[in-house]
Amino acid sequence: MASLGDLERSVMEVLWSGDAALSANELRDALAMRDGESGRTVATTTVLTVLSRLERKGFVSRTREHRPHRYQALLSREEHTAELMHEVLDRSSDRDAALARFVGTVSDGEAATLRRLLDELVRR
Amino acid sequence: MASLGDLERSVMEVLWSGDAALSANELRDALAMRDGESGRTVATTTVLTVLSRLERKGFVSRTREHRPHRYQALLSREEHTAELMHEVLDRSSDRDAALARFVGTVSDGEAATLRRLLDELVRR
DNA sequence: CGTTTTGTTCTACGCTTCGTAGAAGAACGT
DNA sequence: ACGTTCTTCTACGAAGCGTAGAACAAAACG
Repeated sequence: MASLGDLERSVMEVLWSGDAALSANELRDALAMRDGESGRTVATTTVLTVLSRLERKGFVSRTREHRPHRYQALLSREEHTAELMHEVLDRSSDRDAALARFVGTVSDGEAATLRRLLDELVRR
Repeated sequence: MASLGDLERSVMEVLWSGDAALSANELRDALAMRDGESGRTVATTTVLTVLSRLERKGFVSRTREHRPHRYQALLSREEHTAELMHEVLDRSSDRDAALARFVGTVSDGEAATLRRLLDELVRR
């Protein structure tokens, strides 16, 4: 999976944070909102450019039916994260060893979460 | 953590695949060996350049004591992988949901490995 | 319909990263 | 001191990304 630049990531964050498909202008506004005072507002064309790139990279899809095209994330944020974790793991030559390291460094709470998730897996 | 380019990654692979610290020339030879017929041999200075960059990025350290400086990975490959997995997870807003997705998509064998690892965690 | 407004694509530029390696400099053996 | 070996400095071209104007298309409106 290709990686994301800063603005690309911000756009994905916005798309991920609500399930509805958004237009370029809505995205621009959401970005401006999100960054509050701190960040400048970015031009709509800029948003459109990154949306095209995100589409080319397979991160978003768009509906061309009505005129303000509407854009939405192809994967949910969690799916995306899980995918990335697999990708990282796939690059390792010894997956089990890497998993061991990973498990060895999660917090207690997360270890418990993992246990619970694995139990649920078995149960169905 | 910064990301790695193709050659940078190859260099790290070599460093990870043996625990000894290597000189630039040994690395160049190992790379040439590894890529066999397929790939051209890269110049020693090229290796040195990427080693400097890897050092700046915190991936390798070098001993300057003796003349062919010797380079070694700062993290083991597994530590690196685990670190990346945490990094990916940290970018998610809902870690538990992301973990759930991840666990839901691992193979049966890996689920078993995870269970075993978590059991070992508890036991000590 | 022609015009104004709104939305999209095309093109482009500057910055940064990375592969690539020569030129120049430093250190070491003899 | 001299050549050899190693490292650093400098540089360049390609690609990725933030950035956005210019040009083009479509819709709204009078």
